[in-house]
Amino acid sequence: MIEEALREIRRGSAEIIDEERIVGLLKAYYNEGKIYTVKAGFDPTAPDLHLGHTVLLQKLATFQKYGAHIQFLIGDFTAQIGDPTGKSETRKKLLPADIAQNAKTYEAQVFKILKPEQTEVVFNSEWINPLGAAGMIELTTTFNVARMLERDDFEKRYKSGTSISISEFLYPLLQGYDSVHLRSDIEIGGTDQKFNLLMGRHLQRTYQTGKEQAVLMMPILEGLDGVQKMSKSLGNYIAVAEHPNDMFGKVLSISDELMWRYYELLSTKTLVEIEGLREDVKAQTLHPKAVKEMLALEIVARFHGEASAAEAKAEFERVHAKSEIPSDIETFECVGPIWIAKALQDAGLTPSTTQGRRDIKQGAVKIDQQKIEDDQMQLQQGEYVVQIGKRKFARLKVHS
RNA sequence: GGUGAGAUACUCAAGUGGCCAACGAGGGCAGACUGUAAAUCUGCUGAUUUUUAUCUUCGAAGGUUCGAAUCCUUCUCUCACCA
Repeated sequence: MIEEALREIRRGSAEIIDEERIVGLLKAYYNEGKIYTVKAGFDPTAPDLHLGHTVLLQKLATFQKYGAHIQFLIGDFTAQIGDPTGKSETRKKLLPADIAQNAKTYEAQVFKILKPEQTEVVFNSEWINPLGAAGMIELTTTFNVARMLERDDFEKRYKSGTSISISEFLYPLLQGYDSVHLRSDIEIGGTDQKFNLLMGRHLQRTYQTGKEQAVLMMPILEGLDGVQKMSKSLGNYIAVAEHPNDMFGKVLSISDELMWRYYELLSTKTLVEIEGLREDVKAQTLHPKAVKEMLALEIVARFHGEASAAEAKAEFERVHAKSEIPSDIETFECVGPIWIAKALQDAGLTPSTTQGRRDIKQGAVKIDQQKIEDDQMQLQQGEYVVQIGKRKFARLKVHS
């Protein structure tokens, strides 16, 4: 049992520090029923979560399966400082109102993955505020600037003369202090959090809490392109709040190779089950597309429920396998007769008429399923379904 | 503060008076092939119904010239070395 737990806990992780401690905690749980705590902190800086963020949540869910009590920490205090991790410049401060709003969004999403009865949501302003100036200063005495500057990002900025705010030094210290206060047994985070996570160990030792948390780091999830990390700014993400149909389509559009990565990091299937799938695909008794569909179904169902997932799948098949028209597409009205390229632009399918004409020349534009070739075509009054490529649709109502 | 180098389209990066809306690569879009996959191949990738044309764009503003991304002046910013 402990073996199995350990394998699932290790699954997908980038690095584990003090694994013996985790083994010890599991033993205590299985032999004496002793509960242990796993902490994970989230910065309520981004208002919308994407699948990359859920990698950690998924790992927490695994821990819950093996008895852990989760300390889901919302860094409402630390968000005011801004995590310097990976940043080449000082982050701008967030307004308290935004932080509160984002924190709410977080809470709403997490219980789609975590069991509420084994989860405690905590806000670090709760104990950091009472710390006061004296407590804060005491905290700063536990570490020194030289070691702080060992951090790659700080070092780079220091050398290049970019500004480092003193408040940024406090960030790792405060994150570490969270572990002291919460008396966490384990903390998990992204690989980019290593410095901050180790700070928790350091401070727990310094404050003589009798604990020294084990640390588990998860890799950063690749985005849809399979190369760069999933992020909103790169546009290669799947947001958890996304429409089921889009979500389903996006999962299906990833490469076969990336699919296994997503299985490893996002699926609740066990390693044994996944290995089974992999072998079936290898033996060609199972089509990779079917496996991808299962993954898409699982992910959509997690955030939108089974029914929506099934619907998304049906819709997907209708539109793509049979190349029919999606059930709900946007309608645009205009006055005709209207030049086709202009209509495409007005409907928002192309950014310019020039682009529209290019698309027509390449045979990408269809009206009512009929490919059109004449880029001078005028649309008379009536109702049409226009389409560019496989994904862009619009319904056009042309009035006289 | 001193000296030197640089700023080109979404990104990287050629171009050093006309052949430049600007080589090439990446990205993106589309077509073929498919499983809306990947890989591969092909086309497109500033705008405008004057489309072998016109207009806007090569850090900013001026200037030289029949003609400038390319030459000159000033300014702004970035980088490297020195102090």
